[in-house]
Amino acid sequence: MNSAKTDGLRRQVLDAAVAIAATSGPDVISMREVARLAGVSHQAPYHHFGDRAGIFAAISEEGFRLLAEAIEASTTRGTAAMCEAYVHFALAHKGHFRVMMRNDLCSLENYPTALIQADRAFNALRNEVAVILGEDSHEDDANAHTAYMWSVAHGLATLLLDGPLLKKLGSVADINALITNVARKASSSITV
Amino acid sequence: MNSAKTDGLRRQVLDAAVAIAATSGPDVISMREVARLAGVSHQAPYHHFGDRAGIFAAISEEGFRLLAEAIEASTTRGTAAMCEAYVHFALAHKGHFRVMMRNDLCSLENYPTALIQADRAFNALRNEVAVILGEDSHEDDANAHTAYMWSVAHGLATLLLDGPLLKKLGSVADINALITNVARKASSSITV
DNA sequence: ATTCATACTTGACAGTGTCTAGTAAAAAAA
DNA sequence: TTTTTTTACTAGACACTGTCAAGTATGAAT
Repeated sequence: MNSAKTDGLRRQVLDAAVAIAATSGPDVISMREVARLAGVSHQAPYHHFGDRAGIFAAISEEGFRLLAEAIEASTTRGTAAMCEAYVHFALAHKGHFRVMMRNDLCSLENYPTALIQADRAFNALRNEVAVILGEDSHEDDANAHTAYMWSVAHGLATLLLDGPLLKKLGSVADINALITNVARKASSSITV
Repeated sequence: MNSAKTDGLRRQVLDAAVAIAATSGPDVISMREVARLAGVSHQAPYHHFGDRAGIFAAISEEGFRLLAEAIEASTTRGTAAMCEAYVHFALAHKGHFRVMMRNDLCSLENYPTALIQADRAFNALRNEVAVILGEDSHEDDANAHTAYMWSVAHGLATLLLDGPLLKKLGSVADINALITNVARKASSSITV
């Protein structure tokens, strides 16, 4: 009847956790609740994830892999497209994004495979900035541009996702237009 | 011996909570722990804050008031200074900032006095952007510029506070220089 | 003098993460 | 083929949490 045994329990628990994170936030994810949703005992998830932080690490790993893929796929279209890709990823994967960016939920340093994906995403972003800047740019300058680009994308993503931006701005007819607009501003400040 | 009775318990609990948020994050703030730190029974804080969300609301109100003051004080020196003020506030008030920006900890809509301070901070930011843009700017354009400015400041603040930015960049000799650099980029992209 | 609000304390309950100790079945080793 | 080990769970317990309910002492208001 229950698919816990045919379809891997690990996947089932992960999906339930991501769904909860997307609707109510990561903090209300409960070991016992995801076990209940999967129709297993309250200790079953421990076999696959070790502890609660293990679930967050698994979500982070998956999220960073998806983010890295999104960024890598965007780089042929320039930094503005990359910035847009970052924000659109956050909106399309609320559950993952909210968990990934919360270092207090699980310290990524303890999860090497997750760290690899996080590095992959970051490197994709930094490389693209470096390519636009050209080879003769100084490291300090490249760092500042990378921090700048990341800040814009990350700031807009978090403000749209959990912040009061839209409520405060009041009249935003088209969110995608706003994202494109902000991304272009960020990009122009680099290419110039 | 204990100062719980001479010095208001409310203030004492608030300070303890902010300190915990600054060192370990808001999620590990516990009603019973702050009561313990203040040397009172586990129910004493409930008298002053109603419930756990009430503590977060009080911290948010205080934090947004401080942020509004910081932004207002910076506006005489332009948008770059405002952006810097935002980031420096976050770094100087880690505990407050982490709580303020977590809408899931307490819905500000339920706490009118906190909402007033949040609006104050936002309006200060938007007004400054509007002043720089001039009176003849369209609302859509002003919205985009406001979102842009806020995104840069907020993104850099959160990445510095809880994100892996510094670790990934590797060699950042002077954080303040990086902040100034990013703020100037953001500002130049508006004034031009 | 009595009422009432303030600022607490004590006790209880359900829910949580997680440690320990099982169990049933499949895979590996002998 | 029998034995051992590993996998994938279940069951029970413990300490801890937020919060409801009920009690108490103290000061102000009537």
